[in-house]
Amino acid sequence: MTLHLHDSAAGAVREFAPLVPGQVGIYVCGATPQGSPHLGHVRAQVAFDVLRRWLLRTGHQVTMVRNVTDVDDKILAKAAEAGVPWWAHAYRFEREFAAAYDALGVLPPTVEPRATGHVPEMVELIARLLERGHAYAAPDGSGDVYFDVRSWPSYGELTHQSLDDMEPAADADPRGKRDPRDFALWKGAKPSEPASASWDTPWGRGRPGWHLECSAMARRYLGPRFDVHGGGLDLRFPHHENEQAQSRAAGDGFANFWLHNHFVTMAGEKMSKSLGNVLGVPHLLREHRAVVLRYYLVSAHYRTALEHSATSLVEAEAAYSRLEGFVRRAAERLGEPATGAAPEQVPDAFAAAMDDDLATPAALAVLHEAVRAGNSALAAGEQEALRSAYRQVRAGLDVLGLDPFSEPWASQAQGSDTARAALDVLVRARLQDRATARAARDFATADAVRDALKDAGIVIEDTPTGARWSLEGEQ
RNA sequence: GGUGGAGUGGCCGAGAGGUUAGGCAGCGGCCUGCAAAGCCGUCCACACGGGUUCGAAUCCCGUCUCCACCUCCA
Repeated sequence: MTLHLHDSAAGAVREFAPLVPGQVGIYVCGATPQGSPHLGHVRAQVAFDVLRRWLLRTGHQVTMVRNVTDVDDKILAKAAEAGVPWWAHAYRFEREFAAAYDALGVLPPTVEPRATGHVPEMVELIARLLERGHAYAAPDGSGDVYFDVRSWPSYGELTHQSLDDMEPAADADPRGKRDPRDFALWKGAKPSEPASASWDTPWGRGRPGWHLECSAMARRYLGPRFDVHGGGLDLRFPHHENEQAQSRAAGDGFANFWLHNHFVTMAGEKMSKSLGNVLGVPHLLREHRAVVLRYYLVSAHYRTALEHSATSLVEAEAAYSRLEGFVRRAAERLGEPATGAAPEQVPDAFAAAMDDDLATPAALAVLHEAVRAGNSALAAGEQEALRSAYRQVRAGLDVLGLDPFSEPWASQAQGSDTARAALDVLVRARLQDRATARAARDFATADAVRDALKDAGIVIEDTPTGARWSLEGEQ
């Protein structure tokens, strides 16, 4: 089987084939840094990171473009509220988003372009649209330039809507639109807005409309036609619909596949600021390991809503610890180092699941089954079966970005090597005392050692090959 | 009004005509000096009402409920 992906435009799962064999261009909508990232934001990036990792593992070269929309209405509004320059506000949160993505093990994009750095590309795109008769400068002198939806018969094709059935946009300020559904390509500067938030164009000073930057930047880095455009389900309309309309109307083929991830929900409802049910990533990372957050996000299919409750992450911790614990115990038994590149050969069933529109829940089920077999092999002392399970599990986890021996998790788990080594000497001495006591059937002393270590956050497990220790919450 | 999606065991979450999804929690057992970890077993559900079928969570009809987008949104 080859990779099949659900294409929102087609409304169906299609066989995926790169436009250029072996090379895949992906554009993912990144942050509009107006505030802190929440779990939903990172869900999207983790989902497309898994796609990227699977493509890499199956021999593709991937160009991953993730934009930062660093100027928009909300950024200007929030910055004004906070009394800081809009660019300082945007950059502050851009860094928070980057930190959240890094923490969750999302591979850095190939390039991360900012809207503000691509005004010339936008101007060029607007010029093409004007030339082709799909855009017009507002006649009211506002400096706005609009996309003319009536001039583009396929408008609505991405979301399968017809213009006439859409609710007329309750736009507070139509500012000279021909049709209420026309959207701004360029927004003329307003006196109330900072001068630093506008750029010169042939149509006057102003700033980008919301959708324009993605079309301009996708073309700049991926060309007029590219493989995959991804983003959250809520971006389908109007954002993605408008991107596609303006790019195609300008003569670009644009995205071959549209992928949309579903939301993280709480009590069935989308996590969103307006509902006040957001879980901030920085906050969550104080309570849970990042790798557990990632496991949790990968445990549901990217196209279904992921319900979050108070126990979700506790359960994810238990589930991930089972996988991680096996990998560590197996490595110890096999004499494998706790670092280094993961094996590449994933189980066939795992590959089949991934090829089936990135069916991560099924893929994880394969790994859990391999862990069970591996644990049995561990107990039975079957080296070859153990080695096989170990390799399968690590290879699979690596595709999901969850291999405990790969970065960023490997170095996090180990802490400082020198401190760890020192601790190891001390703990081993205590374990030796315990072993002596146990041999003498002095269980009171033996248990006292274990309890003392436990109080210090060091967990002792007896195995057929002797006691092993680990730090709490790390397996 | 338009478009799309969902209701699965205590919880999360797959599946999409017959075969164990998987995980978490619970319970019983094995292992262990006791633990921990692990293994085995158990619980074994598909919103509701009809229908098709030898057989339906999966197909059809109807009903109810919920969610998302159409305004900013991952």
